[in-house]
Amino acid sequence: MQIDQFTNQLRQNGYRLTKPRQAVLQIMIESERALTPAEIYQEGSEHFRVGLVTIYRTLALLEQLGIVRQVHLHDGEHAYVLATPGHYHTLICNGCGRFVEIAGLAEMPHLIAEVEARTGFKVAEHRLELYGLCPSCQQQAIQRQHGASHDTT
Amino acid sequence: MQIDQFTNQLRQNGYRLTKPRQAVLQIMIESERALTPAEIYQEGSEHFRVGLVTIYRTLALLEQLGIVRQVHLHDGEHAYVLATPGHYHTLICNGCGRFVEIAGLAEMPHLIAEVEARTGFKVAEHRLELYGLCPSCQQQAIQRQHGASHDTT
DNA sequence: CCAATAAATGAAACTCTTTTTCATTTACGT
DNA sequence: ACGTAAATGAAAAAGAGTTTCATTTATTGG
Repeated sequence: MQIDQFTNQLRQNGYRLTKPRQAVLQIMIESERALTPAEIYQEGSEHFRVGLVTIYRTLALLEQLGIVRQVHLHDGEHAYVLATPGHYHTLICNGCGRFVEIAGLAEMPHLIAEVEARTGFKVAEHRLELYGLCPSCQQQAIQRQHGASHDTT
Repeated sequence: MQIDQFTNQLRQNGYRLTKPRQAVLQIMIESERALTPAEIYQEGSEHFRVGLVTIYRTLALLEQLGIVRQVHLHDGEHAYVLATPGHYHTLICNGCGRFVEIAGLAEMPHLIAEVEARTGFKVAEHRLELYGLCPSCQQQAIQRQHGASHDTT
């Protein structure tokens, strides 16, 4: 994943290329997971001085430019992922928070067509979020069952 | 929609049948829309003295009993709807905010099976939210195009 | 390279939703 | 009706996100 394409996009839209913006982009690019503003703030703070407000503002800007996408976590908190154009299907691991963008769900257009036919709605946009356990967290769940049957926490 | 089936469910699970609980149930039953705790609080306050905390606690209890379901609004706020067992698909009108619960999406199990096969995830739960315009708001949008072409707001 | 300046930042204060604490009230079996 | 545990309401606190404003910084032109 190239940071240059995103920094160019900023410049072309008349925005300045600042240290916080570069840092947020870099962190998002390197992340395997959806990150909350607080997590990005923590990560960024380890390398240079930055305010949480700036993280929020930067994420809002990047979302507006279509570079990142907001996802809703269970408690209503927001997290952000790099936007994969056209893919609004997210698979989120309840164990470790890792996410996968799912491409090419062939059934989706049929499903939407059926809903439109049945309800008369005109569907403009959809969000599909699937929650479950990733392969590695499934393993850990099994191991925990065996080794810690006395632990009732 | 009968309130008795829900009050019975409370009693059968060892919970007391209090005025706030009855009121929240009644408000949920009568509502055409997803309601936020604040909205339920406001509605309830018009009829008797109740604390917002109690609304939160009652909704948490009703959700745990499977009587209501939490939906995430765009700004991260939570709203609640009466649970339609097994239906976690919501169709929301961008125009008027009305929602429809969609039953029997036959494609969904296939879709989930495909995702599991492709990713190795075990999907426990899903949320499908479709956004668009309901028939009546589509009409209004068309009328606005005709009658107000000079209005650039 | 340096100065001017408009954009961007950080700190603090604030708003709003949700949770916790705890003393008071209420539902319900006896 | 009484006693008791459950439930409630008020207040305070916790947490996410936003607003304000003085300071800093990226960029443009000399």
